[in-house]
Amino acid sequence: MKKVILVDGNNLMFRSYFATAYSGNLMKNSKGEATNALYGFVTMINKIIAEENPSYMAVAFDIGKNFRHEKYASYKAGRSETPKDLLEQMPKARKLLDAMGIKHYEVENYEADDIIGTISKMVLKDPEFDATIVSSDKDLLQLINEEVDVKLLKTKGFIRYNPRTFMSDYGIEPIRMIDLKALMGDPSDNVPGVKGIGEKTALKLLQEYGSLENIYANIDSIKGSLHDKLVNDRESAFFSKDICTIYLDVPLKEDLNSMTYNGPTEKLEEYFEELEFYSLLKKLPKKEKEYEFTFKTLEDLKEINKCGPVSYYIECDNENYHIANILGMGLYDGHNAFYISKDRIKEVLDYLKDNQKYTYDLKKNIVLLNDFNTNTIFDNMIATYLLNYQIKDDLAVLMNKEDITVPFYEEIIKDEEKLKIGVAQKSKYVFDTHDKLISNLKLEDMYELFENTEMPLIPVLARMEINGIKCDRNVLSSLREENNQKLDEIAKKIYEFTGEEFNIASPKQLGEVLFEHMNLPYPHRLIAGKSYHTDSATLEKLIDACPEIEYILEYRNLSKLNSTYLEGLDNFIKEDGKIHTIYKQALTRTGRLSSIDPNMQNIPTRDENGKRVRKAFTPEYDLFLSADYSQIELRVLAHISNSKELIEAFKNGEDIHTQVASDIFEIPKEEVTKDMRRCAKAVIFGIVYGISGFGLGENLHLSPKDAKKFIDKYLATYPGVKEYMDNIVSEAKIFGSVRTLFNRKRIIDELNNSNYLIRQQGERIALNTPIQGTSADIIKMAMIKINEELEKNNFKSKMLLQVHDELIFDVVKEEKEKLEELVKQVMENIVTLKVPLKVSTDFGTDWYEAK
DNA sequence: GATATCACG
DNA sequence: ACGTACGTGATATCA
Repeated sequence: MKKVILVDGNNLMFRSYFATAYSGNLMKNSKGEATNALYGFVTMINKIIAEENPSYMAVAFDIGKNFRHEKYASYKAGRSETPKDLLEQMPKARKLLDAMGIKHYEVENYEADDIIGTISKMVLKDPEFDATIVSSDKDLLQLINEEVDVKLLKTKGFIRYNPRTFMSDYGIEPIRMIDLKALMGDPSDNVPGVKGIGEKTALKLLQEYGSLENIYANIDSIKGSLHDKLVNDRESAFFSKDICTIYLDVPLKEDLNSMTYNGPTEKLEEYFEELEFYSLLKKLPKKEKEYEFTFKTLEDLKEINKCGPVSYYIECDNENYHIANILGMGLYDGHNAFYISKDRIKEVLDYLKDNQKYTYDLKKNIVLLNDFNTNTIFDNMIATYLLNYQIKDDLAVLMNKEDITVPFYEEIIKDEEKLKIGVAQKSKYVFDTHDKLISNLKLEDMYELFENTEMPLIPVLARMEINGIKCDRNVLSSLREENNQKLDEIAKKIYEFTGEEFNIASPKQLGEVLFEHMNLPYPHRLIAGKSYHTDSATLEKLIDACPEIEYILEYRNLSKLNSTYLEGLDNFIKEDGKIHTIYKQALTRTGRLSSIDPNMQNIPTRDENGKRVRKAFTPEYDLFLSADYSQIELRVLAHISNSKELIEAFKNGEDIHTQVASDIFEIPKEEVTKDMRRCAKAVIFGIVYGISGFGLGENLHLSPKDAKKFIDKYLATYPGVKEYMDNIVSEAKIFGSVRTLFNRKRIIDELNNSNYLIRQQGERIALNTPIQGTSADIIKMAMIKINEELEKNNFKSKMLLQVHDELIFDVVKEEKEKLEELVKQVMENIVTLKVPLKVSTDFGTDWYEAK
């Protein structure tokens, strides 16, 4: 038996367009052409091929208007215009299919449905063939018969309908799908149907009378308002039936045997490259690619031109450079590109020690070489980051986007020839882009930030990473033991009260147990096709109805602690008994650092039990010093909003939250209760994030209305803040970007998104980024200065960690007071704002104690 | 690989 | 009527 897969091309394109169009920015290639629908289209087609393994396949498309439009002026009227971004992708879908070796058809005056219908009629006549139709459009279900089934795509997965499964779901024959739509109508196609009849009633009628014609033949046996509705819209019903009937005799020249599918053609690779579908490209069966680039493997040092700056690029064999081995280096001297084998790198760098150098990811290179004196003055990664490029770890991604063919990391690590070309070519790229990037930084007023903050920060971070922090395995494992015992007990209690054993860590299973088996009231709106939320905020709402829910919360809490921290951290302890994190300096959109492998910026502290993890971290010398900015973001807000009232509040108030509570509740500070303070604190935080009444309400367990009152009161009390919020948003809309106090720029594409929710998110980003980003700038500057002072004054004590507004030091006890004073002094005075910066410090013999 | 959850500032 | 607080990273589950 031969099987042909029939795909509704328009349907697939629409689906994949809208699946991603709402989620954020449209996927585009570097020419600015939208490619999101095409990407999804290919993914879906690939999935169909993988699942069905077809030898025959055809994709049908609509083309312009069709006979239905001629016949009925109102057909598909009122349907909103197909987005231009999508329309432009339609012809490319045809081209893609050609390259993929898949036949596709479009026939003037007919819709894709009609073409599919016509082919399925051929299938029915041909005893050799079967067909499967793929679409998410229920209209096609009318084509189901013994030879033809439909794979109906859903948001998640699909349902396969044949005559029997259709009958058991709908209780009518597939061909009655037409009658069904004739009765219930379809607003999206402007099919009127019978007013007041929906799916339920329509199905009941068809189950009883079989067909539309038969319903009207027996119209007198139908009573009441239903009778009247049917009579009133009789004409509309038959009209609808006609319009919904798929035409089965489209003049199509091809026969079934011409719809063969034999896999992709050679052109596909080229076309994927044009569309910049690199991830799809990787999945294609490999054809060896020619990389042409002229370089030389260095023999004699004298071959290198020493007269000017040089650039280098080092490749290593692991993404975590702390445990990686160097594979080789590329060098470009302004004239020639060289490959330098790993054994000669030191020699070459030594030979070039007086030359200024450029590279990509300097911090990585410092760590790999364990050399702080490379005289590297330019980091391409940092420059492109500041200029809002979309960067990846692998420089090859950016280069290929700029039409420079260079092997990707995955190819480089397993092929020495590619390694040589790759590093040589990358080193030249770094050199070639230097002037342009520097001049762009200057044009964008970010050269200062680059030169005086980001570049000098690199070796400071490298020191912290290389130094690492001691972590005691025994502390971790004894806590783990303790937790494991508790987890066993709690699991038993959970199985007891739910009455069944299941995987508590599976949100899907947990949701079913709670909301289906136990019938607890689900506190959210049920969204079809989506699973239940079982996050802690949701579960807490159930505690009144079922106090044992506490066990689940505790189970979650402990298993998180075990997997992420007690076990997770242990895996990162190196032979020296220390953990060496990696700070990503070119990742966040606000200018903050992030920390990975492991993340040292999210070690538990809010939860008392979780906080005990910190006992495992101990100083190499005598003590830890923790120094943290108190309310730095609010102070920054006070400064950049220039809000008189907020500035005043900071100057007066010992405790800003109490101060604000007293202002918004209009009572003396002495009368502020804990609850009021908590409330004020939540309002203040919310403001910084671009709050809504709803959001604050959720947070404070208040009604959105009451929460809104607090916000309004706050903004009335602090009009300067309100003014800032309005100003920064309109400024962002004009420029498409916002800046921090130190000129760090963030481009906010979200403000131009066609989706309202995303534009709103853009406004919140505009509001928050200058605040979060300025705070990040400040602590970066402080770190550089502190490091300078530590070196200048020969401190033995070291800076170990940064956690956004907090620095952790390993302290020699003799230096205790001097260090505390230095750190506090530098942090508080690194910049002068309209409000004072305040730093609080604490010492401890482990990280738990120091805070 | 995507999604849900939860840890931090 | 809609959906609803910024910025991160790690883990387990499941398709």
